[in-house]
Amino acid sequence: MLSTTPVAIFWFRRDLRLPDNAGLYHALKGGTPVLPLFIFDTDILDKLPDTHDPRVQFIHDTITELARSLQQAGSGLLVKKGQPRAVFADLMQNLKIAAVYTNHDYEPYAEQRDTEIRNLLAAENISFHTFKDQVIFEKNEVVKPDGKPYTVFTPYKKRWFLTLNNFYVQSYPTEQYFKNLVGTAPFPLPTLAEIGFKPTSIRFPGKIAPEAIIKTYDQTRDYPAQSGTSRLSLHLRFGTISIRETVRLAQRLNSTWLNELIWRDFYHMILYHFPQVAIQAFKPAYNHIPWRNNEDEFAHWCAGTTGYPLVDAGMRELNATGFMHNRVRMVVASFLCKHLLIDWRWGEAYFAGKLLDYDLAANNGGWQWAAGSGCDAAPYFRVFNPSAQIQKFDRQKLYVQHWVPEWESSNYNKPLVNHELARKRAINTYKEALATFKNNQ
DNA sequence: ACGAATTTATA
DNA sequence: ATAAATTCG
Repeated sequence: MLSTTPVAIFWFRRDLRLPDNAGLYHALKGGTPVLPLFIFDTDILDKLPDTHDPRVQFIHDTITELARSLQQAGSGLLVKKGQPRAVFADLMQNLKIAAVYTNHDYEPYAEQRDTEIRNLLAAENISFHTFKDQVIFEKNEVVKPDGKPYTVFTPYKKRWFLTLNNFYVQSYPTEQYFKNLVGTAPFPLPTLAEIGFKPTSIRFPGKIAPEAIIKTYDQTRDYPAQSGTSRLSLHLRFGTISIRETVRLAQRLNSTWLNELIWRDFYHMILYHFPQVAIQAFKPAYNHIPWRNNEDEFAHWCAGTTGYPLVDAGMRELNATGFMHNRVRMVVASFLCKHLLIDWRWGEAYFAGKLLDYDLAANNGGWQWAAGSGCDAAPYFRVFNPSAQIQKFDRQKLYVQHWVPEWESSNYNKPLVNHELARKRAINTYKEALATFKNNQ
């Protein structure tokens, strides 16, 4: 039956929800019955080294839930595995596709993938409709008066607020149009094993942030031993919550937290306009830092055995849970780049492999900030002192004690490097590299 | 074109 | 007190 009725496909990617989904809303209003689709993209999955990757399990759990919700609406979720090009080529053979709808994804791989799909569809005169959904403002919606993108956060934020009105944070009421979904019996779902992955014991944070936590976010966010952050990053990453709903919550409850969401918009905008940041320093001079890149020291950093309790606590939290408190992310990142003089891209890649909430735009922005190489980065001579950070943000050592219980005992590692020497080495190395770069210009 | 301003710090 | 380069209006 599906093969003869024209359908419009809605393609889920990092927007794994039915409510307040911009692309889905437009698909449902498009006049053709909508067939929801999810693809386990082997171009992405084949690069994941660990078959226990909890993020694949999260996606699998989530699409199982999506399929159930769609079934309740009399429809279903078509789930495929393969390269998107091949999947669409196959669907075009077997279905009468009138149009394909999806939401924007700004990562370089995604941009390229979507261009290919657009061309593939265009060859058969199938339209490809794409929408902003992941962010409040995208691309050129918030730019300087001369039309160029901002590269500094504060003026960007000012313009962001000037541009904002209620329209941009309103929900898309998809549920009013579920009758426009394709009527179908449920489709079979592949198991996690059939996708090639195994379950993990990691627990995922819920998608409801208690109002009390958001309300006091500005006072508690810096203390890693407290539950002072929203823990919504995973859900923003996969679109299991809507950014518009999140921003409305922030407007109501806490402006500091709203700032963080604007940082998210900012880094997505930066990645869109400057895709080279994914592989290079935003500031060219910083491509010439002579990194030491000592592999043994890197291994200690990864394992959380540097002898610096806060650094080790953070890395152990990451390894055990797929999460790290943001304050500690800054500390471990600064330590890797400055104290150990290891290329920020090594750290970025390690985070990419471990963080449940891994997002290219935000992770890259954070690492380049710590390394000093990014737009609006911390100055290179600002070297976090891991001990002073404990005094400021974990004075009672609750966080450190939890993750590094042996930190006071004689079993604990000697510091991998001396703080004062490493600090001076970092500042001198940066200073010289930047001076050399300047002289060669 | 010049002056003001600049995420999370350290000594 | 300090570091300091760059952006933006």
